[in-house]
Amino acid sequence: MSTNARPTLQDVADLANVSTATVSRILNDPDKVGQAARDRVEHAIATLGYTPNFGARALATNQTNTVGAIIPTLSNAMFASGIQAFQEVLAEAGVTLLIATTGYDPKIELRQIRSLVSRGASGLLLIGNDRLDETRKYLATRRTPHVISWCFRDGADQMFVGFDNYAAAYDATRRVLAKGHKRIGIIAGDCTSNDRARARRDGAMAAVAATQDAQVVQVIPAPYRIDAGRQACEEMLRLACPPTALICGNDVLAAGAMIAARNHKLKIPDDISIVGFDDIGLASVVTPAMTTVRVPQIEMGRAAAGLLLDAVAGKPDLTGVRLDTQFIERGSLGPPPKKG
Amino acid sequence: MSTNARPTLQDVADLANVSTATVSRILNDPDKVGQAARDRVEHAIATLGYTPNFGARALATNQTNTVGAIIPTLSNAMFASGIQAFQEVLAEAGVTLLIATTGYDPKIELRQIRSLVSRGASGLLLIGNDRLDETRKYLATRRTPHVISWCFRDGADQMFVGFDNYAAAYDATRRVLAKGHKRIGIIAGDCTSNDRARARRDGAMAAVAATQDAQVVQVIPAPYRIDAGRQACEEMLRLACPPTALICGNDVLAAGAMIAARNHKLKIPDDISIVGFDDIGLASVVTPAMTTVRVPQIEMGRAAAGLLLDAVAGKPDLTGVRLDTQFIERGSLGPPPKKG
DNA sequence: CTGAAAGCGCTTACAG
DNA sequence: CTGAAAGCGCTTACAG
Repeated sequence: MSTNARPTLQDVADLANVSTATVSRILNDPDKVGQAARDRVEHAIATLGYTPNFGARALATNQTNTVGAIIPTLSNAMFASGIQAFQEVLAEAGVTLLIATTGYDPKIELRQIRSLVSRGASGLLLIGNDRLDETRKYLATRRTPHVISWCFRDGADQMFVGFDNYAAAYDATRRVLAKGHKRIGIIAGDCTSNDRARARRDGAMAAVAATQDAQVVQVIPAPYRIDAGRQACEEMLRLACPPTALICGNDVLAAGAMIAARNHKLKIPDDISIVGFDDIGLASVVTPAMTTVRVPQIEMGRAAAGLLLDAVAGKPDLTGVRLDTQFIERGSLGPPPKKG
Repeated sequence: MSTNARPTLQDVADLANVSTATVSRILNDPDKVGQAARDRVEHAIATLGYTPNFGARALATNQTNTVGAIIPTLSNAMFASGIQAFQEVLAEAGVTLLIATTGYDPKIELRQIRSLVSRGASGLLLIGNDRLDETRKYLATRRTPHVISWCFRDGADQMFVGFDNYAAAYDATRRVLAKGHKRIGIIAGDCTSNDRARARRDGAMAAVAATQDAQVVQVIPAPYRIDAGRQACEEMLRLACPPTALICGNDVLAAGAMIAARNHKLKIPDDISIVGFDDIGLASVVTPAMTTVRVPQIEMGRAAAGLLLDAVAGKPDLTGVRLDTQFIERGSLGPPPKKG
């Protein structure tokens, strides 16, 4: 009769007829122990299906070798490859990654931060710079090393590894304007608690405002879902004088817009141009392929991991890393239709 | 000068001039404590940025309230909404979800299982039924409750919450054949350590084999990446007598195939039909929209969570849950071209 | 090479 | 309502 409780070091020690100290040594530094004992212990471990209790070990050693990443969502590929790269660098350093999501809710972000810290995260990857004051205070008083990614700010007392959403959107919009578009529609992301979405929207608006003759016909905020993009586009198309180009907060929104345009028998880009942001896999699969802004996800993930590892090791680098985005022109962008 | 170490219960107690027992009570059952002490303690917690040590608490209470999910990848939306639903049900029950990925590698799966168990997971969600004997043995000897999802098997001594990949692929292929296709190409997923991919491939092959006159022109395995799908399709199109319909292991592969077909100036579905599997967001965004098999991700996630929670609570339900898939016919499927 | 024992941060009967 | 103390599963000087 075996009990239902998880086997402990003590169980292993009993079965192998050694002390817990010996079992522990075998787990952590096998060479310190004689061959005979080692064999018995390894056998005992296998027959019991023993796995060390991480919490107990962390308690005894005062080290966890884990960091956390807290991201808005797993639902689109917006963060997947960045997190993947982040994780790979950590793994090389023997550090485990814990992932949690917020659903873009700052309150949940704080809860998740607490949860990961409580589980031993000695450093955190956070997305964007919009968060509760309470969260900032918490991070500050605990001095929890954290790097903020997917955005960038200069000279702050924070570590940023990201890119300039505003500048990227500004640049993309200028290129759209350079094609001759005069009436621009903006399908922004949901800007509540989302500085990246806001910066993209504002960058696009500023680029239009900087021209003599072009104008923003309408700005519609929409959550990052295909269907929301489709609806927003339909709303645009109902206007008496609809835009000839749509700047979208991300590729998912742009993909939705493309569906709506197609439903309205509009040819892309002959009748309407559509531009996304992120360059996730979807962007090159749609027809025509989507013009978008490539976000340096992998470089961000790698750089963030490096910085965070340093910070956890006590050598914080407050300079941060600013990466470049790249405008990717594909078939969904063209000049405006001749007869406006 | 504050130390760099994390604040502990003791620190809070000292600052508030109470015992650790009182602080602990305030954390877990505030009503048991007087108002005055409570105020002081809450203030101390805030000024120290105290967060309980999960491991220490788990050690003392012998309960973790956490389960783990170990999935192949976060990189496409294949699992995202299922896991999301899974998490939501857990959250309602006050249970935390830990997520880890395997990259489709059974060795990594075992490592991740160990890692999550060591971190307190008292139950696990696993994907598919292909795993190391060592993993099965480990799970069995520890009696770790686990539900296996994204596939289904009857009458096993395991808990399955999933669907029949073979039957779904068989059915989808029959519908393709019913359009009159005689030459079928199969772009399968990578079947190494992937029973779902294998079942889908085999189901498709069996459906063709059950006919008098249709045949499988070629079967090409490819990892679940757009580019791999594109390449596989190109290989198909180089055949002297290429298939008129492509059955793909998932939507990502099918999306890649659509790109290749388009590059070859083939009209979909007039020149070639393409069918995917999963019905992720991508499927309805491509042009033409993709015919595919809808996987009941959300129901799976919810049902799996329910079963797992029961099992962890000591009432395992070995009957399992078999869910239905749904064939979604969209524009990418049509009859074969007249002149074969 | 091996073991006895203290201590990591928490919770919880047990007293008062 | 509150505290002293034992104990959860580990690791690691310290002895031998």
